[in-house]
Amino acid sequence: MNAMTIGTLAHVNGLATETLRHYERLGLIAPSQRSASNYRLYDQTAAQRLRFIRRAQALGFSLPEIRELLGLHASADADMGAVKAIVQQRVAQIDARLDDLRQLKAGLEALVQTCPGHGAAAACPILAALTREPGA
Amino acid sequence: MNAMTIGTLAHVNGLATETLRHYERLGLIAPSQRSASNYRLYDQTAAQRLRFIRRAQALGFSLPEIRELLGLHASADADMGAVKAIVQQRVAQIDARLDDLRQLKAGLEALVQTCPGHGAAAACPILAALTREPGA
DNA sequence: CTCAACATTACAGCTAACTATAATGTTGAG
DNA sequence: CTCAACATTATAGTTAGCTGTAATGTTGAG
Repeated sequence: MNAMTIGTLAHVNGLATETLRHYERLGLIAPSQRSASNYRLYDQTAAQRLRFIRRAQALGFSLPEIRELLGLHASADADMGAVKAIVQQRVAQIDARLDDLRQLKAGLEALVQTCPGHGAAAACPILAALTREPGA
Repeated sequence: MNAMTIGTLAHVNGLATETLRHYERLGLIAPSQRSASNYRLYDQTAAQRLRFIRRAQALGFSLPEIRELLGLHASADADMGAVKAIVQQRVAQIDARLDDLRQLKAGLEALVQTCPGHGAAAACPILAALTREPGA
């Protein structure tokens, strides 16, 4: 009954039509049918899918990961364990990245402490630390 | 005395020659002279610069930021304050990113908690949470 | 003097998620 | 029946930091 073209679906969801075609190329969403003139026609489940994609993106999932999640959602013989595993894997990635960033921050803060903040840049201890030879 | 070609400098520093040319295009490093046949010739200060670049990258600076730092290092009338400001700005960016990631992690962990980890994926509370309508 | 290993420039490709463009066809209100 | 606003496909550009390729020139050891 309420089939809409790509422009309508895009506008309603605050997306560009090209973004929807891009999602389709990546296997995230497909029109339920085509018009006689080959226009994409979407039903109301499309908006649900877009909401899913938007939220999963906000949680940091990549589009390929989202495709996987959507696939599990649709598959009759998929197990919840697979879903949970994907999410836990993301948590682990985030933990690793948090550790990275905390180390970077500590390194930078140590540098900042050494710098008086005025005087000739050529004499800056930060730049000196970046230049200094390892063994010396 | 010890001028070396790009291949030698690259090999000694564990880089590809193309990487060095790339750095040159970005204004990070330049050969001190050219041979009669237009080959790039580098002196020993090149290795210092590459060390600077490597360390600054490890601290999360982008190549344009590194170019800026190198410029301050070389400039006679630059002030340490400029250097310190760049580093503090990076710290602020990292803090913002840390906040982002902590929020993402919290969101994901909340989802993980709801999922028993076995049973049909179609019934997974994680997928349901991603699909559910906002107002409902 | 040959020839493999170097060097040169210019330009294309990689990931991620779009964004924009070109060239063309379709729809529907006035 | 016109014409602006839609749609189609295919292709290229954006960011960052390389990496790879092609077509060509140079060097130096045997």
